[in-house]
Amino acid sequence: MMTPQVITPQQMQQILQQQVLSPQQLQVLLQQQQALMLQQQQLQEFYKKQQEQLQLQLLQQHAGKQPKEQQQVSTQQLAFQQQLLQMQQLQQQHLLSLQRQGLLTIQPGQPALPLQPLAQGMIPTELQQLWKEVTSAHTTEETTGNNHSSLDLTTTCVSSSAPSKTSLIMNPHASTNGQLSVHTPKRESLSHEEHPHSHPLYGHGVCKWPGCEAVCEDFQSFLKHLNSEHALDDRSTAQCRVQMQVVQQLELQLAKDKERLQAMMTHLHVKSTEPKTAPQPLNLVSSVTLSKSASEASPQSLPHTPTTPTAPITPVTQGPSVITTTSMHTVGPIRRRYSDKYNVPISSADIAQNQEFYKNAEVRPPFTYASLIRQAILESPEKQLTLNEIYNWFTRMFAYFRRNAATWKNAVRHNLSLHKCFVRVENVKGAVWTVDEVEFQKRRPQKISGNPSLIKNMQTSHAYCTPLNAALQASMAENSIPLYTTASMGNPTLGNLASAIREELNGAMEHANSNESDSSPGRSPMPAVHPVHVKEEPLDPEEAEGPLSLVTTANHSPDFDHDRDYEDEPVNEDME
DNA sequence: ACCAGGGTAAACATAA
DNA sequence: CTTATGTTTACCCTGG
Repeated sequence: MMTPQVITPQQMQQILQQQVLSPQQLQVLLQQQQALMLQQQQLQEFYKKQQEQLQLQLLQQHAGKQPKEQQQVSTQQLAFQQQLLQMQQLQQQHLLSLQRQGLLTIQPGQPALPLQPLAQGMIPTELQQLWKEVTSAHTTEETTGNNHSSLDLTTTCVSSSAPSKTSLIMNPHASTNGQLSVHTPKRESLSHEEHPHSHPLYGHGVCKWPGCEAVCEDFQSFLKHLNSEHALDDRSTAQCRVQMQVVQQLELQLAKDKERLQAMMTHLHVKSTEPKTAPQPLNLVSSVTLSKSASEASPQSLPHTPTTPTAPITPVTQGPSVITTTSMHTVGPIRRRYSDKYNVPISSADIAQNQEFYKNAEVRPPFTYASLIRQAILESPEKQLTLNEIYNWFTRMFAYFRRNAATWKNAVRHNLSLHKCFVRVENVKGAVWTVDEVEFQKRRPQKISGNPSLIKNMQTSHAYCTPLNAALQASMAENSIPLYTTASMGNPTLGNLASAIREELNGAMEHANSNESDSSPGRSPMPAVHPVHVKEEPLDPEEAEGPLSLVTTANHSPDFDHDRDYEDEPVNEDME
């Protein structure tokens, strides 16, 4: 990968000549490079090495040695040069911003030379204060908005709500234009020098001045060293500025990561967090995606919940890239199987939370349409719903179903028609759908039957549910046993929870040892109406009592009783 | 490889 | 005619 080739001193000089730098400044520049390199991911090992060698050569040059390397300019070298220039630009940018803030005065005619002006423009006291501020500036956390000069002291002082370790150094009046005002020594006394033990430039017996690392026995010697080696001079001030840039970079990075986190949380937890900054599309490198569900989920423009402006706007149809997080594996395509390997302990506390979760987060509920439809119907007072009411229930209970109406509604209808367990009943007011519980239990007997251990396993592991993977769960305090059903129950105990789960899992029980079948408290057999279409195989009298317990009550949370209609059609709230 | 269950899409019918 | 509601078929995917 890396070639031993290096930039020859001449080349180096070439590069740097643009800036007419003194060797001293050169050194500083190199340090700047170093600092910035740490920030920028693109600059990795390769550049580092290059830089080291550069430095070496530089030293050699100063020592009067003649370079022996050939003068070949490799592509890498070019790249490096570019990088160098880039960094210089960066630096100048920052200087400009500083200048704008009045922190620096740079003479107009003078090319924005990074090094000299600072000393010229600032008086020593200011510099020291500046330095102190910079070195303790890590407390400035809220630097989101502006990319540039997020570090400038003015903003720091004025806008930062975060308590700064050092008191404000600049007085408010001195901020926007003009020079820093000189402050009283008193203020200064608040600085770290008064607290030797916490001096940020001293630690582990070493001077932590950037690029120094001189060993100092004790604090006294450190102070001495500090005063002698890092006195106020061009070099120090330049280094100071480098450090400022470092901090700035870090803050930028922090801001970005914060943004990312915000977007993630917003995406996953719609309402709990506030999407303040309008983020760029997350670019989480991810392995898996919501793929199918995601892509199909948003056909044209992207109907995200209004509350989630953060969501990536890119046409989801394109692809996976965006909505993904590394942790979303288990959410997976909609067609996933639920019988997976989740292993979540059941906690009744989860349930309500889960309901809330699905109400607010656009996470696909890990249930089949059939289960959901049934649930909707059973939750209703009459155990019957019109198609539209079913729709409403879906949108009410699951944020996920507030978009792509065409798709999932079709699926609902499809399921209603397809499954024998759903019975259409002609009512006075039209048709309603009911659930033939027996039929429902009959389906998906699969192979669980006869294997109690398996059943039990499912009970506990409750594979069926958890849509979020462990990581996600960990990160958000919601463990999910999405038993939204229980929310409607008066008092979800683990007992009936288990039965609920069992049922949700599938009615396999009946085939196995149906002894478990919990008596359903109050499920009325069937509305006193006659089914119109009985999809062959009407009732199986054999077992009229299944584990039907789940839904006992009719009314869910009061706040939802009104049939709120979520407009299904994607309102282009966010499009690009 | 096969099969079953589930999701999605779409064609079609019918009633409002 | 349009829309909502149903029905049906086809295809795909996943997991057993």
